[in-house]
Amino acid sequence: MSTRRRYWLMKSEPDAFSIDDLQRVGVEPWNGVRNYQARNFMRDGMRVGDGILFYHSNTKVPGIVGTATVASHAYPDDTQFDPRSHYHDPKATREEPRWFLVDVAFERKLSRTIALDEIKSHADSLGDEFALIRRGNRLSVFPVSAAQYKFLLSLE
DNA sequence: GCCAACGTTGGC
DNA sequence: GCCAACGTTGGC
Repeated sequence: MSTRRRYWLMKSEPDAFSIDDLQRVGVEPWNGVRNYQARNFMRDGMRVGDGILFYHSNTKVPGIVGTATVASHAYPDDTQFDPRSHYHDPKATREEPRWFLVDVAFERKLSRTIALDEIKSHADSLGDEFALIRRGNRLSVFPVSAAQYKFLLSLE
């Protein structure tokens, strides 16, 4: 098995959970993902120590604001079992959980936001297939190549 | 707040 | 298995 570190981008709405929130708590279970593709990336692709670009979405200046690391293997997202949770899924059971998450650990805040606008202006370096700048970009968790990771942070 | 894009649901 | 209706995401 390859031990090479993988890289990911994870979106969060700062009103709900920001990079400052992550800095404060240190480690956070990434609950509430209810998209199968995003779940699969967390459940099947992520390994402890992988690098994460932390992205603020649905905000005035969307963009990459920090880095984090994958801090656990995937395990069931508890909020799916909780009828009072906004993320409750009546079709999920403890025997057959539907939604998984990983713990995410704060690494650092960037000295400035690498804005989506700016990222778009580097489409030639990142490739048209880069999920952030592809049309109808809605996935909240997706893989980033080592080269893309390095390039994006070099913009800081 | 608008709305395009797109995933999910459920009737048939 | 099709597809219309509906809900959500997220940039603007």
